[in-house]
Amino acid sequence: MSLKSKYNPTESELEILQLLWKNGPSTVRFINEKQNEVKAVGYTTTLKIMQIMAEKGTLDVNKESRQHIYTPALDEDETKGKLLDGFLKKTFSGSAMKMVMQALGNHKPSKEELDEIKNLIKEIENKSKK
Amino acid sequence: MSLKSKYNPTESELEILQLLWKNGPSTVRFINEKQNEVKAVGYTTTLKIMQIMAEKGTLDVNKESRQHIYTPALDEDETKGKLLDGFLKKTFSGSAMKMVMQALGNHKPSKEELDEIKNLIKEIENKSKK
DNA sequence: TTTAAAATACGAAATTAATCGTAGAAAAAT
DNA sequence: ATTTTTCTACGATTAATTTCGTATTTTAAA
Repeated sequence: MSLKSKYNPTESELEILQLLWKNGPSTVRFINEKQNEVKAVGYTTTLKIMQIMAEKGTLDVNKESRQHIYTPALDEDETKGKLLDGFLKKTFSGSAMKMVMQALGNHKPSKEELDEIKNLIKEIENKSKK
Repeated sequence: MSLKSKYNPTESELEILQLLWKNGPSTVRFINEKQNEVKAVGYTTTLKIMQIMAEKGTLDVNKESRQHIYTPALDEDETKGKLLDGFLKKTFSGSAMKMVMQALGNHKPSKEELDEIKNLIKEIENKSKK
């Protein structure tokens, strides 16, 4: 695992990645329609960005049929992890704890969510204890 | 508290805000020197950005003396909270839980940090129970 | 077969952010 | 008093991203 891997999906690249992770390999048309459920985005805009992402290697393209099918080339969890790290550095001086605090403080988690966290904590504790 | 307040400090604006929150009201010179402990940034670059921030209302300026003194106009916790929300939406579909999971999973918190979280959880539980 | 619809390719304009150079004013040093 | 240093003001440039128009190709419909 490289120490210096630079993932910088831009804002709209991330938007597209999210849709692909959620819906699986898709055409430009499909992604563009999804985007337009939220806000107006021209078809060629979506196309262009997806092409750029393919150039960068962020997406894989299958060009067998005319409607090219795009697949995210990046692992979802790994990518989100790196984005989180970056955000953490910029905003919380790298302290995950500070951020978790802020998140929990802000967000008033439900009982179920709290339980979920507690379970996770137990898991982590057990793992390190073993 | 408005529902639609738009905070978008850019990358370098956030960098400056962080320094101001940490060090208190400061001159451009001071902030620029702090930045240069980490990377080369021209003085006028820092100046320009801080002036823009002042225009936007992100910073307050005291111009009484020649060396203007800049103060963050935004509350640190509130701003970080909003940034977190934005990041959450973009990256974790708004789910604080997913993100906390990712953070805890990634980051392997120390025993002390875990305790800290557990305390916070207790606090939250008590608060909502009463 | 001709026309219409739906794709991609490509380039260029529009936006936004970041960087810096230069000028001029004010203060400090000599 | 003169020079040098230290500021701010301001504009211009660069760079990255986003957006979209137009041309061309391919497929589908009439």
